[in-house]
Amino acid sequence: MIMELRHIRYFVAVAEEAHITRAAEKLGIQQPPLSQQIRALETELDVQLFRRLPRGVALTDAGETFLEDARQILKHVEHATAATQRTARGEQGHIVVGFTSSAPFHALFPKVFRSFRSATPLVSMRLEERGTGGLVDGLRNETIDVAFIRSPVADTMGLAVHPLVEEPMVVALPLEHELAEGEDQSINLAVLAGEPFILYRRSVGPGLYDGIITACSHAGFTPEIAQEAPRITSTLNLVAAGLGVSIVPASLRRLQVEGITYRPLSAPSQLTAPINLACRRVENAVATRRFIDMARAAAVAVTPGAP
Amino acid sequence: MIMELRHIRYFVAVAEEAHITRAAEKLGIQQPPLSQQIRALETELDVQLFRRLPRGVALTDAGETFLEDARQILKHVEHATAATQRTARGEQGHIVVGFTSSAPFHALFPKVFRSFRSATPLVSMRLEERGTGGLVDGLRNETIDVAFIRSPVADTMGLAVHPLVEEPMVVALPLEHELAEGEDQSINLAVLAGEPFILYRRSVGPGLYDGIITACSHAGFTPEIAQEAPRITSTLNLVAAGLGVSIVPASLRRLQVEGITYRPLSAPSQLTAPINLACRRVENAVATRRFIDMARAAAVAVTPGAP
DNA sequence: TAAAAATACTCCATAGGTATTTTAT
DNA sequence: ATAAAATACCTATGGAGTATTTTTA
Repeated sequence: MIMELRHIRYFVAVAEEAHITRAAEKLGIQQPPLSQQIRALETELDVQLFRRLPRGVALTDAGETFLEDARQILKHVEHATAATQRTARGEQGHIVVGFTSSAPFHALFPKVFRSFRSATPLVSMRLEERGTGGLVDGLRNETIDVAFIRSPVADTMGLAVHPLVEEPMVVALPLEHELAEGEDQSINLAVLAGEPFILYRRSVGPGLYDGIITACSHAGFTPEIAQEAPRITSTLNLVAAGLGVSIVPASLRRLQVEGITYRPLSAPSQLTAPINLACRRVENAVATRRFIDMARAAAVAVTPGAP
Repeated sequence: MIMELRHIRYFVAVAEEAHITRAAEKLGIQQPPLSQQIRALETELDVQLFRRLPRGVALTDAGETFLEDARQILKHVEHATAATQRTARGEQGHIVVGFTSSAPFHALFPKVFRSFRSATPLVSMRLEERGTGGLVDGLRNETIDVAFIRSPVADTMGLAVHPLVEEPMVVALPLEHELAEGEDQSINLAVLAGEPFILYRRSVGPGLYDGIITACSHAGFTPEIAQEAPRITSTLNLVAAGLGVSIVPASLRRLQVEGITYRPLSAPSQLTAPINLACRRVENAVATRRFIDMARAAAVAVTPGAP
């Protein structure tokens, strides 16, 4: 014979009743088969678990030992069942969220995390900041589950990209710059021709970079790149230091860098920056799929003029 | 269906092979029944555990969760089996050893514990010092498993008493006592007639007490009890203080109390004190039975002139 | 398309039921 | 003497085997 959970369940019932007939009743079977199963268990273990008394049975010392473990095993089986079902429903698990350094300034970002955390408190999250290339690699080799990126499309095979929000880009100027006067009044991109540009390094954020270059060329000039900053925040610091101007997503204004003024771009050169959510095209983890759904829902909620 | 260990064992095998056919081979069954059991488990849990691929199967996220628990459950079953068998063999468990305050001075005492500890390191022991009445009660209500006592027989129903060793009793005299001269030379009990006696209180040690009274009456006198001490050690302290003489088991000399001299008793009044091991007549715990056996063996080994 | 899983069906081992005997105090 | 467990025997559920079809990327 080989031990089954049935033996353990039956054993616990008999131990609790100290009476095979009563235990059988409780289990919804007859006394003889229960006696047999208990005996089979004793034979399998090669241990006497009960002493047979004229009015029932009593656990032996070894039976007492087995009872402790038996109860735990049944509890463990229940736990395993519940945990597995929670995981299947996406209520439990772990999710690694990647993002480019410019993403977390957007109001969408905390919104998504807050709603996901409160909806699925048993899913632990890890945040990982990387360049676009690193994020794509992470998604591919399963070290990252979803990534907030600014590249318009992740052309890369096997990955899917969901557009979340689109925000205007604004010109960032040092306070002492001649264009700094008239804050918040829109200016035409063309007036920046000849200005030294500070840009977020292309290798870590090709989406933003290429968008700016393209828009400039549409406006009739090729920007003079004075400096490439390794992180979006350094870009603003360099602008504040007076080393040049930059064009950044409007949400970066949250950073509140001293010595900077922002001006929107006027109509003809409506430069915008997207925030997209990249993930694997085939995603098995329900928790991850739920995260994506909730991020898209939050994006709709955050978009002005959506139904 | 109801979950059985079979499902868990099969599941782990399939998860490890990532291949139902190979897992079936490893389990010594055919592929179709294994497929069926896995499907039955998935139905029971209402969770898909594997994704079916053209070359085998792959765990889903939920399957991954279940695998962790499944392995632990199987480990737990193995552990329960082993622990139960160890308990049945008396290799594991707990034992409460009671003793009267005069017992632990005998060489037998540490000998028993040392040999039992090294023979059954997984059996934990607790020592409990009580008076004879407390020990008997403890044995009865199962708070004590075995007890070293000095009463010759535990007449009490349901208990068994195994004689272990018998040791001579010696007269304890204050150094300034007139009989203190001639240490280690035997004296006749009769010479103590009229001396004030310090005795270990009868209620906590009736065996010793009654033995002394009886011996004195055989020697032709009734001892004058100057004081009853609550513990055997206090008896010696009172003797050292010069409040009287006493008769104690020879092993008490180990105590090395200042200001006391001991003299053996001469032949006609060979007063001895036993150390017995009391236990329940029906003892189910194998560990306890083993303790008793080892104590008896140690007693034989410690008895001079045994084969 | 090719390997592997799922289905359809059969068989038999054994869990469980019924009737009776044995055991333990 | 009596309640309860064990034994004997029967039934039938369902686990496992064989042959075949369906699924998946």
